[in-house]
Amino acid sequence: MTEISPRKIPRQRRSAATYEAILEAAARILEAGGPEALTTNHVAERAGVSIGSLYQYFPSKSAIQAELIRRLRRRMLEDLRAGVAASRGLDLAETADCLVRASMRHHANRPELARVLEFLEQTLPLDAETAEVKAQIQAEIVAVLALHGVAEIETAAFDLSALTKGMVEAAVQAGEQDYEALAARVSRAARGYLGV
Amino acid sequence: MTEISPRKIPRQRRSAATYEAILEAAARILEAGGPEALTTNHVAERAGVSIGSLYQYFPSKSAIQAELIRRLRRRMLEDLRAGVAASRGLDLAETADCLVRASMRHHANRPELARVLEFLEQTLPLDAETAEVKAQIQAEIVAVLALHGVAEIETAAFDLSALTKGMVEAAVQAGEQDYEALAARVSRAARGYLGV
DNA sequence: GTCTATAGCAAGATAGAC
DNA sequence: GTCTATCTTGCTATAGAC
Repeated sequence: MTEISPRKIPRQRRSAATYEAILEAAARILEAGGPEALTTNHVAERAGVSIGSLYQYFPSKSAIQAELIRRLRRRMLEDLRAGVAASRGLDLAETADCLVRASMRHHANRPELARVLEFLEQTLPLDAETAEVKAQIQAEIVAVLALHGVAEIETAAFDLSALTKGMVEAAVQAGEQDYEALAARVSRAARGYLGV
Repeated sequence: MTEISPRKIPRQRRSAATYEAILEAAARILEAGGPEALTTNHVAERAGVSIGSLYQYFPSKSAIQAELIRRLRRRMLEDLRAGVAASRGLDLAETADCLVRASMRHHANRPELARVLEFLEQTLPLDAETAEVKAQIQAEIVAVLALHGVAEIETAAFDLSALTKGMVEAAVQAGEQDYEALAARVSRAARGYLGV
């Protein structure tokens, strides 16, 4: 809470392993115990480094959280772009299916981590890069919907994201294993929303 | 983290005001600053009582959170039952609309508080009463869907709750004001899911 | 550049006066 | 039954040896 959230410096590649170890330890702690369990001492211990070393890589606890959020968002944008690419030439119903599956990949991979980070994102003041990536995510969906003449594109893009996130998060958390069936159900809702 | 989560004793009605003041203070702190801002000292101060008094009513910080969650769930069940009652005699499409609107009432009233409490609920070990109320909520939806011959009722009830929660939470948080329009969009997705 | 040791502080919770 | 004062713990972050 004392320092600015962005990470200090990218650092030379030699210590990349330590840097990654810290982030991975933080991720696992968040998954297991939520935000309250995330303490710098605990992270350092799990990462196998001393608390002093941790503070050489990250100026504050928030900086660790911010970097995890940044990576989450970047991955989400990548997944989405892959889905958009796969939808080229398809009709709206099939396109919705592609978008749903792309978004599902994001929420189904480490779902608890995604859930906690998305919650933290609301509390933390999100930095410029994360905001930019989030805007690109929205823009990507808008662009695809525009190709099919969808009305109220901005709202539709927003709603479809929210709908997918809500359903997938809940299902995965409840232990749902059959992603194919889940994707089909989400798509049904999405296509219903779009009226196709 | 030291004591069991359920509240100590209901207490005599004379001190009900203090009891309520503590809960309301905690609710406001959660709304404004999230779980990290919720400290017992802060709650006592905002409630206008001393820290000693607070611990006479609640054995631990978790007990306060647990009581807020219990109330949230009870309210949700009430709202839902009202919606179910309103749907008597209607067809499935109109029934879905009633359910969506009932659920919206829940997520649109103090949305930030609901969001934070639902997040906390996953971390906290939920007590027997809350689990029971959650089961009743699910059962209530299942019963209504059964009347209309919906397939995979359990899954459908679960998905419809998740879909509504996801869309309403996201929209309200983004500043959406027009609840009528929002309800219409959510209903469109819900009816699409149900195939009507 | 990594460590140990610790400063400095705020948290949850309790004791005991009134 | 409510308060003030305080105990204990565990947190973030830094200093300084190696």
